[in-house]
Amino acid sequence: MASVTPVAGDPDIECIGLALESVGRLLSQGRLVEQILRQAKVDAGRADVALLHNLSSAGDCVRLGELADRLRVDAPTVTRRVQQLGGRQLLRRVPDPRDKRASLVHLTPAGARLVQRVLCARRTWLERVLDRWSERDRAEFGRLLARFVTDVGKDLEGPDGH
Amino acid sequence: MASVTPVAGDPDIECIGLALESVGRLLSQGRLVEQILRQAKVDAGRADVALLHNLSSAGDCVRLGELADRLRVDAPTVTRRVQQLGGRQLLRRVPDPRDKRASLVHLTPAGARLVQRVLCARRTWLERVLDRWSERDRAEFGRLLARFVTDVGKDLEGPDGH
DNA sequence: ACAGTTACTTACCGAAAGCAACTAAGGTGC
DNA sequence: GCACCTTAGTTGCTTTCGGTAAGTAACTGT
Repeated sequence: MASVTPVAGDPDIECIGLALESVGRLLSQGRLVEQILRQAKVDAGRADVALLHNLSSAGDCVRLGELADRLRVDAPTVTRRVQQLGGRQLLRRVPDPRDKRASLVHLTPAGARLVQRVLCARRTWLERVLDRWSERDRAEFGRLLARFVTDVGKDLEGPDGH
Repeated sequence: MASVTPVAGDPDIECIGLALESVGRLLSQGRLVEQILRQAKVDAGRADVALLHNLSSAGDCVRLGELADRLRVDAPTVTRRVQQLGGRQLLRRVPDPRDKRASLVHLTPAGARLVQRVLCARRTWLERVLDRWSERDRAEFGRLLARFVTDVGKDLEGPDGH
C-alpha cells in the first residue's frame, strides 16, 4: 500500500512540490544553515541573520513594523530579535522623529560586517554546490526561484487582504 | 551604509542565495505550510506530515534509523514523532524479525489517506501559485529544484563522510 | 476631546529539533 | 562462552523560533 499518488496531476507540479518539501526541510532545519553560520564564525541564529540581512538590504532606518512585514513574522518576534541584537551592538534603535510610538533601526558597522561574513560564507557554499551547473542553469534557476518567491508572496497577501 | 555587497561575485549566485533565503523562510515558518495543512483538514504538524509522506514514498516497513537518515534528523526526533503518530493510528510499528533491537514502521490506511489529503491540498496551492507560469518554466523549475536538492544532499554527505 | 486605531511591548506557550546519557540487542576475539 | 565494542532506540533536558493575548503609549478622525 502507499507509494504512488492515485490522483495524478501535472507531473511538473508534483515534482516541484516534492523538491520544495525537501528544500524547505534542508533550509529550515538547523543543520545546513547553522553549519554555514558556524563556518562564517558568526554567533547568531538564523532568525538574527535574516533580520540583519533584511535590514542591510532595506537601507537605513527601517521601522520595526516594516521589518515584520518584510520577514513575514509578527511584531513580538521582531521586538525580541531587535532587543537582543541591539544589546549586542549589531544594530541601533533611534526614536522615529515623526511618530513617537515607533522606532527606527539601522545596522551598526559590526552588524554590517556580520552580514558580509554570512553572505560570503553562503556564496562559498553555493559555489561549491553549484559547481558543475552550467551558466545557463544557474541563471535560469535564479530567475525561476525569484519569480516563485514573489508569486508565493502575492498569493499570501491575496486571499485575506494585506 | 550597508545596502550593497562590496565583494561582488557571480550575480546568479547572489540571486539564488537571496531567493533561497526567502524560500527557506516561507517554507519553514509555519504560516504557509500550516495554512495548507489546515485547508487539508489535517491535524498534524509539518514534521508529522514530512515523516508520513516520507514513509509513503519509502514503501512498506522502514526502520526508524532509515527514516532519520531520509529526513536528515536524528534518532530522538524520529522516536518521538513515531510514538505520537503511532498513538494516533496513522502508522504502525512492528518488531523487526531479523533484529530485536529495531522496529519497522508502516503507514496505516488512515495515515495514507492523510498523506493524500496533504498532497492534494499542496497541489491545489501550487497550481494557484504557478497559475501564469508557462509549461516550460514549470518543467524547468522542477528539474532545477530537484537537481539542487540532490546536489545539496551530496554536499552534506561529502565532507564528513556519511 | 474622545473613541478608535496603530506601534510596539510583555508574558506565556507550543512546535521542532539537538545533545547527552541510558538500555537492550547484536557482533567479535579469544 | 564471556568480556568487549557497536548499533538501534529511548528518555530527559535544552535551545531556537515563532505565535496569541493582553497591555501601554501615541496618533487620528469626527
